[in-house]
Amino acid sequence: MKNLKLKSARAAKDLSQQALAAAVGVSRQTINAIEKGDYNPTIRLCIEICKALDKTLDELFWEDG
Amino acid sequence: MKNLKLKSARAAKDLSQQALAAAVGVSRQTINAIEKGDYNPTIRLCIEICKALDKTLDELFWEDG
DNA sequence: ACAAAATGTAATATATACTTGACAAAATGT
DNA sequence: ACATTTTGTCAAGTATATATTACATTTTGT
Repeated sequence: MKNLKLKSARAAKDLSQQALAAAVGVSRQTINAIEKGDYNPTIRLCIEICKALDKTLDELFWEDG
Repeated sequence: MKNLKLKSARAAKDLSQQALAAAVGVSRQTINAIEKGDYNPTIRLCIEICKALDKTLDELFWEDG
């Protein structure tokens, strides 16, 4: 399923997928696929994304329900 | 680095690595390697582990510092 | 309307998460 | 002391996260 919390946190920082990708050291397609819900990132990448967006794991990656 | 928070949360539930592995549907060696810090699990596996141990991502997988 | 940037989405390739099977060492129970 | 469970670890295989390149569509700015 889509990760809209991530998409929205990224928008709140006014970062493009490209810019976030560069900030955390992965490709733009990887960020795109994570937002789209296409795959299942590693925890270390999730932590890097959280740091770049000033969020925690629970805020961006915990499932609701 | 070792994940002692995971090891301790597992101990608090009195589960062996084997039992936790079965509860979350991975091999025992995978749990062992995660506790040992040998690799970088996927977020979905982390979430399953958290659910099995009644913890959140921030409690078990967020880095201190 | 146009240009530029941002996003969606393929195909092929590589690194690594995870499996299975196996064995030894350490811990636990009786 | 012994048996059983738990943990550590290795080697070889499979599945998938991520990279790279490329192109089409959508969005944004002027």
